[in-house]
Amino acid sequence: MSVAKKVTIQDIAAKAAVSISTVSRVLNGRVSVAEAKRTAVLQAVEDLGYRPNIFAQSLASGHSMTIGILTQEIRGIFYDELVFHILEELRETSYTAIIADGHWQVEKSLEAINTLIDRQVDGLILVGGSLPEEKVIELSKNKPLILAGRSVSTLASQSVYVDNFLGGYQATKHLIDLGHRHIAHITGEINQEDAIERFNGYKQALEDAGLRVEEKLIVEGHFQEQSGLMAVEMLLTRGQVFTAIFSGNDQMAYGASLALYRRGIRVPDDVSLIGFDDQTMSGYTIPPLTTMRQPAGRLGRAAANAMINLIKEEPFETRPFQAELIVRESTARHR
Amino acid sequence: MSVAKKVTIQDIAAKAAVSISTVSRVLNGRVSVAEAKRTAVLQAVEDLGYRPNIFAQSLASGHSMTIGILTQEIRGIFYDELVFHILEELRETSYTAIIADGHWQVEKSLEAINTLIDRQVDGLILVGGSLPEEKVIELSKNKPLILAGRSVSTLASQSVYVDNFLGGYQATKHLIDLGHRHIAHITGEINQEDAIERFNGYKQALEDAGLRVEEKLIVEGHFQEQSGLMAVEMLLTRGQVFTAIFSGNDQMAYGASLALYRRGIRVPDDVSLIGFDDQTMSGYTIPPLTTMRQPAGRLGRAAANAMINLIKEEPFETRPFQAELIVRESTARHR
DNA sequence: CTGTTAGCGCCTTCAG
DNA sequence: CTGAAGGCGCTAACAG
Repeated sequence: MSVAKKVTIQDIAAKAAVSISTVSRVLNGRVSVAEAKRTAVLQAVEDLGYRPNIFAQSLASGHSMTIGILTQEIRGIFYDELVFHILEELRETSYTAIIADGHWQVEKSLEAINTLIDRQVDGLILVGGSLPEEKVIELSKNKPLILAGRSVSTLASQSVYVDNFLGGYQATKHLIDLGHRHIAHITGEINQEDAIERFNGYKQALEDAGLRVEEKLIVEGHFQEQSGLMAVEMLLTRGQVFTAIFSGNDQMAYGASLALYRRGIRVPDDVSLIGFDDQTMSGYTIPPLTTMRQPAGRLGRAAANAMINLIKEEPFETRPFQAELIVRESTARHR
Repeated sequence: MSVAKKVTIQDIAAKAAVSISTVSRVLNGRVSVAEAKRTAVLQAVEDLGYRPNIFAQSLASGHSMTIGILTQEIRGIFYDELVFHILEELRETSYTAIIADGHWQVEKSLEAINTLIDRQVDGLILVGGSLPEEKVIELSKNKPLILAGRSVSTLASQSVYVDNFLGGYQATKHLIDLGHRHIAHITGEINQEDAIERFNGYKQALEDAGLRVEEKLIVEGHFQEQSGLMAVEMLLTRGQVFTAIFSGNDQMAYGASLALYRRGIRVPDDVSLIGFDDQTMSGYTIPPLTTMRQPAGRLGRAAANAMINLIKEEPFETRPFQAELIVRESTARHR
């Protein structure tokens, strides 16, 4: 397996008739170099098709120009979008990303983080995830760390996330405004802050509207389709009465929708349904799903930029983003 | 931002009272070392919490233990699954992956490949994608290269993919067997081999059944929801008559389904619908979608293993996988 | 089996 | 502004 002959900084130093340090200088552009030499070097680089060896650079300089991203599911759900946008934003910089998948498991996440650290990443972006807070805090002491789609109160300044409480509140309020009085809620993985926040928003909205929080209408899910389906099954089997469902995320809403369909319950004619995240698919479900859109693009970009600033030790600020209500056919006025 | 103090091979050499080369030896385990020294080294490694510097290793050894993956959409569609499984399989090895996203664009793909190569990847896995064949062949001359979810005839031995012709054939045949005689087809991006193959399979199945290929029932899509929706809109607007649709992939089927729904056409009562890929979501659409399942797990694992073998220059073989028909409620006998 | 000695390719003082 | 020289941390011959 032949590999393209390696052109090194020496080769171009020779060709440009300068020393390798001069080459290094023009390449890194920190220090000024005589115009003549500069162009000569650039020319040589061009001619020989020189590409720096990142490993050598890193070894010598101490930083890898790589940032590690730990996500929880390369496939599916909202985090994809987020990661995608982080990558897009990073593309504008000289940093490259390495992605690792924690697969929703603490153990695997830790393992993944270790491989990222072994890769000498200059910084770490944790996308969502369920790593215990202490661990996160500990990590943040050794590496520049940004949390995306998750917040840890003591690391608020390094968290890029959407206000889930407000989102849950608004989703629920939307249903209330439509005249619903018995609104079920399928929570997300209940040990995750965002799931809890959405849940709290739901409760607050009910209270503010003078409605009772009916424990029987609350079912715990785990953010995936199947749990949404099961949740509705459970509600129906128990004979609960409700005219609307606020699902902790879109994926569970899909499952919920199917469960309703199988029971012959129509959406939104019989039951209104609202999700959270606005995944691409949500505009194409039958009927299209009303949901709270997370600004994945802005979140991703913000996370990437925060990371860069952190590394450069330049000041920056983050503030919670807001989810936006996207009304589609799955919700309707209660009759 | 303090970084954990770096423990180097020297430190442990000192602590274990051996030379650094001995340390290197026990760590790499190629050569045998006196048991006493071996344990001493291991102990020191443990005590000091030593972690090798991968960059130094790579610089010295010449290989990065990294394999690059070029995919076409971190989010969405079938490739996710594939990438996910490649990563899982790689986890078993000492290789780590770097993912880059070509975003369906040749230019971005090339750019992405360059950054991967700059990262000194030991091998490249191209997942799907639309890079021109010449370019792929050229690349394969400089780096171990595996094509996943795509095949290039001259690189057949390095391609891991599903037999799309057969899959298209079977999907269509399923509809024919159900009694359908006028079967529409929404193609995928028509400059991609898999889309073409599925299309060819469709035509062949019709011919074998003695049915005519009706050009008017064939609409070009581009693998995403919206194009499926548009395709059906177009067919309906043109007043075409059909009782079934074979969609080039699941995503377009989702869009198609919505278009039918909006026109008040029921699936499968009025029109049967079959997709391709069996994305997770397909089991949860309304109604659940019949589709051809690509064995993402096996494909991913096969790709990863092929890559490893290629790098080690060990013999290996690949053969096309087969898609499996998954029958769900979206298809039914034509009445 | 094991220590010594070169580098790997590049950055970064340190003297000019 | 610029060349020389010393590493960065580790692997890989090369002599023992």
